Formats: sequence, C-alpha cells, structure tokens
Amino acid sequence: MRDALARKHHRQQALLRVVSQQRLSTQADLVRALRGAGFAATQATVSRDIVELGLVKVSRDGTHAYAPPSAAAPGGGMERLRRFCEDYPVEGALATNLVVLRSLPGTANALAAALDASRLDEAVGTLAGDDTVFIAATNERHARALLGRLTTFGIAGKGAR
Amino acid sequence: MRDALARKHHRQQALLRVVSQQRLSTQADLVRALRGAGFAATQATVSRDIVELGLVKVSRDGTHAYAPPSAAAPGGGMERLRRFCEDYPVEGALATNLVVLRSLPGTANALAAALDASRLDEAVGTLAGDDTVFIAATNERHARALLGRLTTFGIAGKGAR
DNA sequence: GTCGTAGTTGCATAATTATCCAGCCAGCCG
DNA sequence: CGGCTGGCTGGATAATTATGCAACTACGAC
Repeated sequence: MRDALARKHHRQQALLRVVSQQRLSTQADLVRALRGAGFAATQATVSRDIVELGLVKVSRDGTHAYAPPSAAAPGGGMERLRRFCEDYPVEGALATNLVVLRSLPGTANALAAALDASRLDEAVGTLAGDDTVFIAATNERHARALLGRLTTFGIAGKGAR
Repeated sequence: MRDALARKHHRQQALLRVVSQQRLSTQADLVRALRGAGFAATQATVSRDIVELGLVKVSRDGTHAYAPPSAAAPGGGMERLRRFCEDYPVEGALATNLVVLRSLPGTANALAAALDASRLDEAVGTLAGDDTVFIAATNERHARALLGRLTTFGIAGKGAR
C-alpha cells in the first residue's frame, strides 16, 4: 500500500465525477465506471465511499440513479469550502466545544479562509496553524452539529460518532 | 377495495409527511410509520411509492435515511406547478408514453409553462392547446412515473371523482 | 528493531430493496 | 350480465446494498 489515503481520496473524486456525468443505477455500475477510470475497487468499498461522500440514490422516473449530494448548495462562500474539501483530504475531530480540522501542510490558512467565508453560524472563531485549524463553537452541542455539517462536505469524521 | 386510487394518494401523502418529520432508515421503518399513521402497506408497496414520489435515500454521517425529493431536487419552478394544480382542477391520463393533462379552458398554456419551468426530466417536450397539454415522455415507464409524480401535486388521475 | 494502534480494503454474508407474478377490484363494452 | 382491461396490491424472490471480520499497511512509541 503506497498511500492508501491519497488513493482513497482520488477514488472518491473520481466517484463524484462519474455519478454527476453518467446515469448509474447500481453500485456494480459504479465499480465498472471506476474501473474504466483506472480505479480498482469492490462494491463494498464503493458502498463505504458513498456514505462518506453523502451520495444519494434517487428513485425517479421509474429508474434509479446515484447522484452527488444535494446538487443545490445554498451558501455562496460555502461552495469554496466544499471544493476545498474535495481537493484536499481534510479530517475533522471533536474536542468538547472545539472542532479540530487537519489538512495537508501549508493549506490550513486557505481552509480557515474558506470556513470564514462560509459564515458558519455555530463558529465563534477560527485559528489556523500550518496544517491544522481550530474552530471554536459556543458549546459542545454546537461543535458536534458543526462537525456533522462539515462531514457532508466530504470531511472524514475522526473519533467523533 | 373501495377506492384504491384515493387510498394510494393518501398513503403517499402520509409517506411524504413521515419521511420529512422522522429519520427513518429502512423501508421496514416506513411501513411501521405508515401503520402508525393508519395506513396498511407492505414493503413492496412502499418501494413503489418511493419511486413514484421521487424520494431519496441519503447516506451520510454513518447512517441512512429517506428524505423528500426537495432535499435533492432544487424545486425551483416546481412550486409554481404545485400552486397551479391547487388552484385549478387538473386531470391527468396516460396514453402509452404520453401524459395528457386537461384543465379549464384557456389555462393550458399557463399549465405548460409551469411544467416547463419545473424541468421535469422525464418530459421530452410539452404541447399546449386550449384546455389540454400533452407531455411526451421518453417511454411508457417514464410517462407512468411522471403522472405518478404529478398526482402528488393534486392532479386527479384519470376520470372525474 | 518490535510492538501496538489506526486506517483501508476485500470477501463473504446479512440486511435491505426492487421486481415478477398472481389475485383482486372497478370500470367499460358488447 | 359476462368477459375484458387496466390499475393496485401482497407474497415470494431476485437483485442490490451494508457490514462483520480478517488481512494488510503505514506510522509512531517504546
């Protein structure tokens, strides 16, 4: 295993791409599509990716198809945050009323900027180091909710469940 | 069976209600919830209702849950169509891959406009006369699903009540 | 170095969902 | 009326999806 995390991330990127481009109705189809894109994975792995990416299986017009998470992104600056999370492997953890995010070295400031632009209302303030961002929430409840929301952007939840 | 269609419609309405209120993760849960609301139905029927209503099963933060279509489809002009159906007595019928809608004289164009704005993806095209609108679907299956969806807007399915 | 821990993956399989088929009912036509 | 047709439904089952488990790798502590 050369770098499992990077590979996983690339595979999930490809997965997002294929589901938004093609109409694939089963996970077996997804496996085939991924294989065509150069990623080897089994149905089991795809099933787990789907959960992590928050993909949905829509049942419309008599057929079924997988689709990216709520195609409608309401928040303006939110889009930037989403793209960031898609481009970098961000991990999130919970520490009481603090949400701790880790990304690649040197990217923390960009991440914090995206977070600020998103105007997450549970966040009291953010503090960026080199590869880590602290988000202070008003209390533990809000922190948990915030992490949950971030998870839908593709942030891998770590330790909190 | 006193009035299967009306019962179906009521059940689907109840289904929409329960999925938007509770977090139900399997169709067995939906069956139980419906039973609690006074509707008897089996998993098979629920599965079909889900297709007709366009419900989605979202997989995020480790759990799964059914949700109304609005969560994944950006409604948009759909609201206008819904209001139209509430304001006018629209009737729908199926003709192979054609959905035929009939409303009050002179309102067909407004109805067709609302349909177009709704971006129903099963609809290939619409044609409005004076009191009638034809919606061409790609095939019979899609036409059926489309009519089912329209039924949830209050369109009476085939024949006066 | 060895060990322990955390994370990812595939296999096999349990759990869940979609569909085939038959039965039933209502409406319609002759 | 009697037969036919179309639509709804449930039972049974095929198809699909989720998950327990074990193997493996990378990483850090000791």
